[in-house]
Amino acid sequence: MIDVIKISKALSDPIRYRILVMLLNHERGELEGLCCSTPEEGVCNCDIVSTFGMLQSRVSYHMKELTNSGLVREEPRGKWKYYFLNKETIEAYIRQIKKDFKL
Amino acid sequence: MIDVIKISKALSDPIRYRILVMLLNHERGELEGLCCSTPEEGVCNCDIVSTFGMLQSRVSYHMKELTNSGLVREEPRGKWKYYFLNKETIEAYIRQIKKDFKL
DNA sequence: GAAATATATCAACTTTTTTTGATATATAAG
DNA sequence: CTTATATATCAAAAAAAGTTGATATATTTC
Repeated sequence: MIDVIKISKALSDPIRYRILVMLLNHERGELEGLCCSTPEEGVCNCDIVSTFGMLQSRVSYHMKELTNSGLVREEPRGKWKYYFLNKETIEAYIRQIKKDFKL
Repeated sequence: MIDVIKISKALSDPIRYRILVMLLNHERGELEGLCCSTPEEGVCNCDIVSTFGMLQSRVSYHMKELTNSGLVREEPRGKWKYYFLNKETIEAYIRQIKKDFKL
Protein backbone atom coordinates (compact mmCIF):
# COMPACT_ATOMS: atom_id res chain seq x y z
CA MET A 1 0.00 0.00 0.00
CA ILE A 2 0.99 3.57 -0.73
CA ASP A 3 2.16 5.63 2.24
CA VAL A 4 1.96 9.27 1.23
CA ILE A 5 3.72 10.48 4.36
CA LYS A 6 6.62 8.10 3.88
CA ILE A 7 6.99 8.96 0.21
CA SER A 8 6.80 12.68 0.93
CA LYS A 9 9.58 12.24 3.47
CA ALA A 10 11.67 10.30 0.97
CA LEU A 11 11.15 13.05 -1.62
CA SER A 12 11.94 15.81 0.86
CA ASP A 13 15.69 15.33 0.83
CA PRO A 14 17.44 17.24 -1.96
CA ILE A 15 20.10 14.63 -2.57
CA ARG A 16 17.53 11.84 -2.76
CA TYR A 17 15.49 13.83 -5.23
CA ARG A 18 18.56 14.31 -7.40
CA ILE A 19 19.33 10.61 -7.24
CA LEU A 20 15.82 9.81 -8.42
CA VAL A 21 16.22 12.16 -11.36
CA MET A 22 19.57 10.53 -12.11
CA LEU A 23 17.91 7.10 -12.21
CA LEU A 24 15.35 8.49 -14.60
CA ASN A 25 17.99 9.99 -16.86
CA HIS A 26 19.91 6.76 -17.03
CA GLU A 27 16.72 4.89 -17.79
CA ARG A 28 16.22 7.24 -20.72
CA GLY A 29 19.74 6.64 -21.95
CA GLU A 30 20.71 10.23 -21.27
CA LEU A 31 23.67 9.52 -19.00
CA GLU A 32 27.30 8.98 -19.95
CA GLY A 33 30.19 7.25 -18.25
CA LEU A 34 28.45 5.09 -15.70
CA CYS A 35 29.60 1.59 -14.78
CA CYS A 36 26.75 0.20 -16.82
CA SER A 37 26.28 1.58 -20.23
CA THR A 38 22.75 0.42 -20.98
CA PRO A 39 19.56 1.58 -19.28
CA GLU A 40 18.44 -2.01 -18.69
CA GLU A 41 21.40 -2.57 -16.39
CA GLY A 42 20.42 0.11 -13.93
CA VAL A 43 22.63 2.36 -11.85
CA CYS A 44 24.93 0.97 -9.18
CA ASN A 45 25.90 2.37 -5.83
CA CYS A 46 29.35 3.29 -7.05
CA ASP A 47 27.89 5.36 -9.90
CA ILE A 48 26.02 7.43 -7.36
CA VAL A 49 29.08 7.77 -5.17
CA SER A 50 31.12 9.12 -8.05
CA THR A 51 28.38 11.26 -9.59
CA PHE A 52 27.64 13.14 -6.39
CA GLY A 53 30.98 12.76 -4.63
CA MET A 54 29.38 11.29 -1.56
CA LEU A 55 30.70 8.80 0.96
CA GLN A 56 29.70 5.25 0.16
CA SER A 57 27.93 4.74 3.48
CA ARG A 58 25.93 7.89 2.89
CA VAL A 59 24.77 6.63 -0.49
CA SER A 60 23.90 3.30 1.05
CA TYR A 61 21.78 5.05 3.65
CA HIS A 62 19.85 7.15 1.16
CA MET A 63 19.29 4.27 -1.25
CA LYS A 64 17.80 2.30 1.61
CA GLU A 65 15.42 5.16 2.35
CA LEU A 66 14.43 5.28 -1.29
CA THR A 67 13.84 1.55 -1.61
CA ASN A 68 11.96 1.47 1.70
CA SER A 69 9.58 4.10 0.42
CA GLY A 70 9.06 2.13 -2.77
CA LEU A 71 10.42 4.85 -5.00
CA VAL A 72 13.32 2.69 -6.08
CA ARG A 73 13.65 -0.97 -6.91
CA GLU A 74 16.94 -2.73 -6.29
CA GLU A 75 18.50 -5.68 -7.99
CA PRO A 76 21.62 -7.32 -6.54
CA ARG A 77 24.01 -8.76 -9.11
CA GLY A 78 27.14 -10.32 -7.71
CA LYS A 79 28.88 -7.88 -5.49
CA TRP A 80 27.00 -5.01 -7.04
CA LYS A 81 23.56 -3.66 -6.48
CA TYR A 82 21.61 -1.99 -9.23
CA TYR A 83 18.85 0.53 -8.80
CA PHE A 84 15.86 1.40 -10.90
CA LEU A 85 13.33 4.18 -10.57
CA ASN A 86 9.88 2.95 -9.63
CA LYS A 87 7.72 5.27 -11.68
CA GLU A 88 4.63 3.38 -10.59
CA THR A 89 5.17 4.52 -7.01
CA ILE A 90 5.42 8.14 -8.07
CA GLU A 91 2.26 7.74 -10.08
CA ALA A 92 0.45 6.10 -7.18
CA TYR A 93 1.66 8.88 -4.91
CA ILE A 94 0.22 11.52 -7.20
CA ARG A 95 -3.02 9.58 -7.52
CA GLN A 96 -3.37 9.37 -3.74
CA ILE A 97 -2.77 13.09 -3.25
CA LYS A 98 -5.29 13.91 -5.95
CA LYS A 99 -7.77 11.67 -4.24
CA ASP A 100 -7.15 13.10 -0.78
CA PHE A 101 -7.53 16.65 -1.99
CA LYS A 102 -10.28 16.02 -4.50
CA LEU A 103 -8.27 17.21 -7.48
CA MET B 1 8.22 29.62 -7.49
CA ILE B 2 7.38 26.07 -6.54
CA ASP B 3 9.87 24.34 -4.24
CA VAL B 4 9.19 20.61 -4.50
CA ILE B 5 11.57 19.74 -1.68
CA LYS B 6 9.98 22.24 0.69
CA ILE B 7 6.46 21.11 -0.17
CA SER B 8 7.42 17.45 0.20
CA LYS B 9 8.80 18.25 3.64
CA ALA B 10 5.62 20.09 4.59
CA LEU B 11 3.54 17.12 3.44
CA SER B 12 5.74 14.62 5.27
CA ASP B 13 4.37 15.29 8.74
CA PRO B 14 1.22 13.30 9.55
CA ILE B 15 -0.41 16.00 11.62
CA ARG B 16 0.16 18.59 8.93
CA TYR B 17 -1.33 16.30 6.33
CA ARG B 18 -4.40 15.85 8.49
CA ILE B 19 -4.70 19.60 8.96
CA LEU B 20 -4.63 20.09 5.20
CA VAL B 21 -7.41 17.55 4.76
CA MET B 22 -9.36 19.32 7.49
CA LEU B 23 -9.04 22.61 5.62
CA LEU B 24 -10.31 20.89 2.51
CA ASN B 25 -13.27 19.41 4.33
CA HIS B 26 -14.27 22.73 5.79
CA GLU B 27 -13.95 24.34 2.39
CA ARG B 28 -16.40 21.75 1.12
CA GLY B 29 -18.83 22.46 3.93
CA GLU B 30 -18.33 19.01 5.39
CA LEU B 31 -17.30 20.06 8.88
CA GLU B 32 -19.47 20.75 11.90
CA GLY B 33 -18.98 22.79 15.03
CA LEU B 34 -16.07 25.03 14.09
CA CYS B 35 -15.79 28.65 15.18
CA CYS B 36 -16.78 29.69 11.71
CA SER B 37 -19.76 28.02 10.18
CA THR B 38 -19.29 28.91 6.53
CA PRO B 39 -16.50 27.70 4.25
CA GLU B 40 -15.76 31.25 3.13
CA GLU B 41 -14.66 32.17 6.62
CA GLY B 42 -11.87 29.61 6.77
CA VAL B 43 -10.58 27.67 9.75
CA CYS B 44 -8.95 29.39 12.70
CA ASN B 45 -6.09 28.32 14.87
CA CYS B 46 -8.39 27.52 17.75
CA ASP B 47 -10.43 25.16 15.58
CA ILE B 48 -7.31 23.16 14.89
CA VAL B 49 -6.32 23.19 18.55
CA SER B 50 -9.67 21.76 19.57
CA THR B 51 -10.04 19.34 16.66
CA PHE B 52 -6.70 17.65 17.23
CA GLY B 53 -6.24 18.35 20.93
CA MET B 54 -2.89 19.98 20.34
CA LEU B 55 -1.11 22.71 22.24
CA GLN B 56 -1.66 26.11 20.73
CA SER B 57 2.05 26.73 20.21
CA ARG B 58 2.34 23.45 18.39
CA VAL B 59 -0.48 24.38 16.03
CA SER B 60 1.13 27.76 15.48
CA TYR B 61 4.39 26.07 14.53
CA HIS B 62 2.81 23.71 12.04
CA MET B 63 0.62 26.35 10.45
CA LYS B 64 3.71 28.43 9.88
CA GLU B 65 5.36 25.49 8.13
CA LEU B 66 2.30 25.04 5.98
CA THR B 67 2.02 28.70 5.00
CA ASN B 68 5.76 28.95 4.36
CA SER B 69 5.52 26.07 1.92
CA GLY B 70 2.61 27.76 0.18
CA LEU B 71 0.20 24.95 0.90
CA VAL B 72 -1.93 27.19 3.08
CA ARG B 73 -3.02 30.79 2.77
CA GLU B 74 -3.63 32.78 5.92
CA GLU B 75 -5.92 35.69 6.52
CA PRO B 76 -5.74 37.63 9.79
CA ARG B 77 -9.02 39.01 11.02
CA GLY B 78 -8.82 40.88 14.29
CA LYS B 79 -7.26 38.73 16.89
CA TRP B 80 -7.95 35.64 14.84
CA LYS B 81 -6.15 34.11 11.94
CA TYR B 82 -7.98 32.11 9.32
CA TYR B 83 -6.49 29.47 7.12
CA PHE B 84 -7.39 28.25 3.66
CA LEU B 85 -6.06 25.36 1.65
CA ASN B 86 -4.05 26.45 -1.36
CA LYS B 87 -5.09 23.88 -3.90
CA GLU B 88 -3.11 25.67 -6.56
CA THR B 89 0.11 24.84 -4.73
CA ILE B 90 -0.78 21.17 -4.57
CA GLU B 91 -1.58 21.22 -8.24
CA ALA B 92 1.67 22.99 -9.06
CA TYR B 93 3.52 20.47 -6.92
CA ILE B 94 2.04 17.58 -8.85
CA ARG B 95 2.75 19.30 -12.14
CA GLN B 96 6.39 19.79 -11.19
CA ILE B 97 6.86 16.16 -10.16
CA LYS B 98 5.26 14.99 -13.37
CA LYS B 99 7.60 17.24 -15.28
CA ASP B 100 10.71 16.13 -13.38
CA PHE B 101 9.92 12.47 -13.88
CA LYS B 102 8.49 12.74 -17.37
CA LEU B 103 5.08 11.40 -16.41
C1' DG C 1 -9.17 51.43 30.57
C1' DA C 2 -9.12 46.59 32.50
C1' DA C 3 -9.80 41.85 31.80
C1' DA C 4 -10.13 38.20 28.72
C1' DT C 5 -8.83 35.91 24.60
C1' DA C 6 -6.16 34.51 20.24
C1' DT C 7 -1.99 34.01 18.31
C1' DA C 8 3.21 34.45 18.12
C1' DT C 9 7.56 33.71 19.83
C1' DC C 10 11.17 31.88 22.53
C1' DA C 11 14.31 28.91 24.99
C1' DA C 12 14.88 24.34 26.68
C1' DC C 13 14.24 19.86 25.64
C1' DT C 14 13.23 15.57 23.02
C1' DT C 15 13.14 13.02 19.00
C1' DT C 16 14.31 12.04 14.42
C1' DT C 17 17.24 12.36 10.59
C1' DT C 18 21.58 12.68 8.48
C1' DT C 19 26.56 12.27 8.28
C1' DT C 20 30.88 10.17 9.24
C1' DG C 21 34.53 6.82 9.79
C1' DA C 22 35.34 2.19 10.98
C1' DT C 23 34.52 -2.42 10.43
C1' DA C 24 32.12 -6.57 8.53
C1' DT C 25 30.52 -9.42 4.79
C1' DA C 26 30.36 -11.19 0.48
C1' DT C 27 31.77 -11.69 -4.17
C1' DA C 28 35.06 -11.19 -7.92
C1' DA C 29 39.47 -11.48 -9.90
C1' DG C 30 43.98 -12.88 -9.92
C1' DC D 1 43.32 -19.40 -1.85
C1' DT D 2 44.51 -14.55 -1.55
C1' DT D 3 43.68 -9.96 -2.58
C1' DA D 4 40.88 -6.41 -4.09
C1' DT D 5 36.45 -4.41 -4.46
C1' DA D 6 31.32 -3.33 -3.56
C1' DT D 7 28.06 -2.82 -0.39
C1' DA D 8 26.04 -3.10 4.43
C1' DT D 9 26.05 -2.06 9.03
C1' DC D 10 27.13 0.19 13.19
C1' DA D 11 28.14 3.49 16.80
C1' DA D 12 29.13 8.19 17.60
C1' DA D 13 28.42 12.78 16.40
C1' DA D 14 26.01 16.51 14.25
C1' DA D 15 22.15 18.67 12.50
C1' DA D 16 17.38 19.32 11.88
C1' DA D 17 12.68 18.96 13.20
C1' DG D 18 9.13 18.85 16.53
C1' DT D 19 7.28 19.57 21.32
C1' DT D 20 6.52 21.99 25.51
C1' DG D 21 5.54 25.57 28.80
C1' DA D 22 6.19 30.31 29.58
C1' DT D 23 5.77 34.80 28.20
C1' DA D 24 4.76 38.63 24.86
C1' DT D 25 1.70 41.09 21.80
C1' DA D 26 -2.34 42.51 19.98
C1' DT D 27 -7.30 42.84 19.82
C1' DT D 28 -11.72 42.34 21.51
C1' DT D 29 -15.08 42.72 25.06
C1' DC D 30 -16.83 44.45 29.10
